[in-house]
Amino acid sequence: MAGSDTRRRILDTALAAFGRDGYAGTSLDGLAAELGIRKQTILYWFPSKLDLFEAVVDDTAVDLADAFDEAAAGGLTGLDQVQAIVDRVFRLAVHRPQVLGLVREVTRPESPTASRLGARIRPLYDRARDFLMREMEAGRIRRSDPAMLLLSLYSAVVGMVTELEVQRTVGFEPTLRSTVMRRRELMRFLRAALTPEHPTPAGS
Amino acid sequence: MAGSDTRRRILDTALAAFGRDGYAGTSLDGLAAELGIRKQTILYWFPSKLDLFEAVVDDTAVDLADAFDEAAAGGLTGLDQVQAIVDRVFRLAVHRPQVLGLVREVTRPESPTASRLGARIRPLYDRARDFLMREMEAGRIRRSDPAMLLLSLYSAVVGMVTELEVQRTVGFEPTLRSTVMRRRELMRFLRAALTPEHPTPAGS
DNA sequence: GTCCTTGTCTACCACTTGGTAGAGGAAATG
DNA sequence: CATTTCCTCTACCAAGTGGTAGACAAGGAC
Repeated sequence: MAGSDTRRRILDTALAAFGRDGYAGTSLDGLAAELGIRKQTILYWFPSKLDLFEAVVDDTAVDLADAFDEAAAGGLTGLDQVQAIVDRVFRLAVHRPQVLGLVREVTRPESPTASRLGARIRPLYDRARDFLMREMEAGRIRRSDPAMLLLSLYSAVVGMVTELEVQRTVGFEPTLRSTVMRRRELMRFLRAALTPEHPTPAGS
Repeated sequence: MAGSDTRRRILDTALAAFGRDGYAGTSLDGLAAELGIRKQTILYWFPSKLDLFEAVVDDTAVDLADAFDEAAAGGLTGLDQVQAIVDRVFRLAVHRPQVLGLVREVTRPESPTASRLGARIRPLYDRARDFLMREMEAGRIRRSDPAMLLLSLYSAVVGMVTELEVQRTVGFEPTLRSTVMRRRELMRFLRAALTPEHPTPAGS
């Protein structure tokens, strides 16, 4: 069972590579070199490049689901719950930026498995939508189309976190401090957008 | 000067291909086949694949700058100006979705020319930042860090427009009507986030 | 006419790609 | 001991990659 560790190492390194260089930009030879093994060892564990990619996607979907579960476990409501999730995603982005790189790659229309992560994430999406509808009903979040709102949130958060390079080209050197500021600014933005017209005072 | 038309055709088709499949995922042979010519004709007009890519990026940067110029020419202020720009970007996205595909590709950290479009767009960025600061000063937009705010706006708009596939995997079939709704929802989101605390009533 | 420029082509090259076939070592199993 | 299972390897392959060299045709200049 020593080889099972090899499998794990391949998955981790592949996640980073796919997230960084995309599916087409990643070669099995390069990946193997990075791992200090031969390409054929990769093909022993995963019968083809596509199989490897799908395994990485599935693996990542589980991580994402766990992160959301964790953030949702507190039983918070309204903006506090939103804040908790944003915090969690930011933490994930700081500790394992490859994950969001993969999300970015996999949501490309021409991604080899565009629908795969989508299907995996569908339950999360439904839960989030139900949550938003409930909170709107309760008057804790500004009323609007929950599906659209969710897309706005997704875009704002993932966009904000993923497009670090835009920040860099524009002259920001992303430090830890600037990352914290970013999160704070994003939350201000979200709070302003989500606070209902007749505000129910929420924590903080 | 008949061949100059070939150059144009190559640029257009390459824009679509790079935006759709990424740099690594696009092959000169495939591109040539799509155009009904030989790869060597492409290499006659652009000495290498990278040169072609950079030409496409430069070309696109000009289009983007024009679009923003056009939206800014009306001399509007506050949220009306923001709305005008969002409208313009959406129009661009509907008519030439490849452009945003390329933006997405080029803002990837490992893009072969990550800094190139950045440099081209820098002036636009500076102008936008000045605009926001002016409007905050005048009390027509909620006060916050303009650089951060701009990133939020960029993320929300481009994210919203580009990640059509997310919409699709989530069960939305993007029709013309849903696109209009999307824009309207995004504007509601932005208005809510940008309206100052002591609102100065703006048009519409 | 000849010459030169422009543009597209055929032919080819070295290298990389994902993938197959199968040798062989190590360790558990009988 | 022999056998089988698990794992990583060497050797190889057909197809595709970006790129070079140069033939060739069309047209304008002289």
